[in-house]
Amino acid sequence: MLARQCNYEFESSSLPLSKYKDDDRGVEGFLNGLPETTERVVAAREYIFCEGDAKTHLYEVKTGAVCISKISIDGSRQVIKFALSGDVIGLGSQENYDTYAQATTLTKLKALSYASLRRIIQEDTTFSMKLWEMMTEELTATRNLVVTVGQRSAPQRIATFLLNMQERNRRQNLDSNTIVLLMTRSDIADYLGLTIETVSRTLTKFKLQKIIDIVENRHVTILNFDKLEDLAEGDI
Amino acid sequence: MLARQCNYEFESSSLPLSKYKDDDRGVEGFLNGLPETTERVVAAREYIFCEGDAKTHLYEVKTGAVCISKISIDGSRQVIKFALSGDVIGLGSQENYDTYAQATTLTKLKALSYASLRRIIQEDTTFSMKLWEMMTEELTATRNLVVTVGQRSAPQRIATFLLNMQERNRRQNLDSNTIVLLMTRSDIADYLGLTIETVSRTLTKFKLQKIIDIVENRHVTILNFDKLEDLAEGDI
DNA sequence: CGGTACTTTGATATTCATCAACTCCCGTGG
DNA sequence: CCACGGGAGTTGATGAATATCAAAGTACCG
Repeated sequence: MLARQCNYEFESSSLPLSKYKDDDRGVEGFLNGLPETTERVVAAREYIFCEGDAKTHLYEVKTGAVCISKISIDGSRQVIKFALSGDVIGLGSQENYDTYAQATTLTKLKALSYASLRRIIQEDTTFSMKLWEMMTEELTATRNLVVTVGQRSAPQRIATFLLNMQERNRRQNLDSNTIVLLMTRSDIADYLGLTIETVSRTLTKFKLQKIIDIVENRHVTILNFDKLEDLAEGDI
Repeated sequence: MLARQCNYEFESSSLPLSKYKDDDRGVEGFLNGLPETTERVVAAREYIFCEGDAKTHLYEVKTGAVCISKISIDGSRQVIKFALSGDVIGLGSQENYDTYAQATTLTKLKALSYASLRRIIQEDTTFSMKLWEMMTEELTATRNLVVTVGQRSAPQRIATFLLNMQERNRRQNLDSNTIVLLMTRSDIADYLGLTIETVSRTLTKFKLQKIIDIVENRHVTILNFDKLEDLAEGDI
């Protein structure tokens, strides 16, 4: 595993670096190749859009993290998704946004106006197929969240969450065992249908069991991957 | 309210009945107007497809009910959706079904082959826009389920479920206050992330409070709509 | 009728939320 | 430079909600 990473590094270093800095992770970008996109930078905690707002843009996250959530009448919040680099937010055909989107940290976005989107769909079949695929991924992820929240215990949920974050890292950075949590405990709690106390307790329990290590609250290292998988699957 | 229902009945009785029997609810059908559809009838408990199966068809439910679910490694099941008359199942662009679809009662479906679907998308922009809208609705419904399961107490979940079922009835039959539950307590429990005992207890509690009436286990009448809404919103 | 699946009801156990106190970190301003 | 304050996170004690276990009741279908 480590040898493999070294190989990649070696190969890429023999090529112009600039070609791989941004492009490499941008190749898969949904909005790549579209000339009519703009850039938007939002500060930590700033809202990109709110539920009910007229839909103006579709966004692709370039750097940072965005918390997609819904808020009930009683004030309780459910986080639906953490949108990280490469993720697209604001899909869906409605006239208004049906969720909140809040940056959890300094975040850069690529934006495509909704008018452009509708036009492109009409013109470009390949793009609309891609849109269909994106919607499908979104739906699959949301369904998996339902399973996690509906059927699993607190430790199972946390373990599942950490493995998901690791999997995302793995697809993007290659450095998989260290997870940087770009969101607060409160965000995680609202995502998993738990309280911050339960999230905190469960994480420290994992730490005491040497399954993970936590430094500076936000940096998690997976020490025992197999155990974490067992936990996620409820084999314990 | 009751007078209004009588009015409707009166009006429709002065018109040829056949025109309103099946057509009326079929007008909005996603697959209407497509010549290449076939019909499929499945018995109660029969699976229409399983997770992992190669995707062959897209289905629209004509009569009956279909339980869409995912099953975890440990055997626990999460119901994602109850597909009733007018609902489309098997959306999504993947090569294989990612859920189970099981008829909870005798069910009739209209089927469109996946090959046809892909071809139609390429040809017909209107259709692919409609597909996008269907996916959006599906995503919205799933997100709402996450909120219900992640943030709400057992009574809130049951109340929300009953109101949703009523809302669906209202859109289709006009007879809104009586809900026929086409699924078992077990299906409801797996949908709401509860146990069958909790579902049963909560329903009988509502019955004792005169909020609903239950006859023959499957027929629920809403007696106090406002109270039920309050319960769903957690105002109690 | 008889058996099976479904449902209800009761007693108990467990998990997780709640309430409360405390620590840590960081930035601000005296 | 230090005191102050606030947000984030941790830890502990307690209680409530819901799962679990168990048993009886009911509807359904051959």
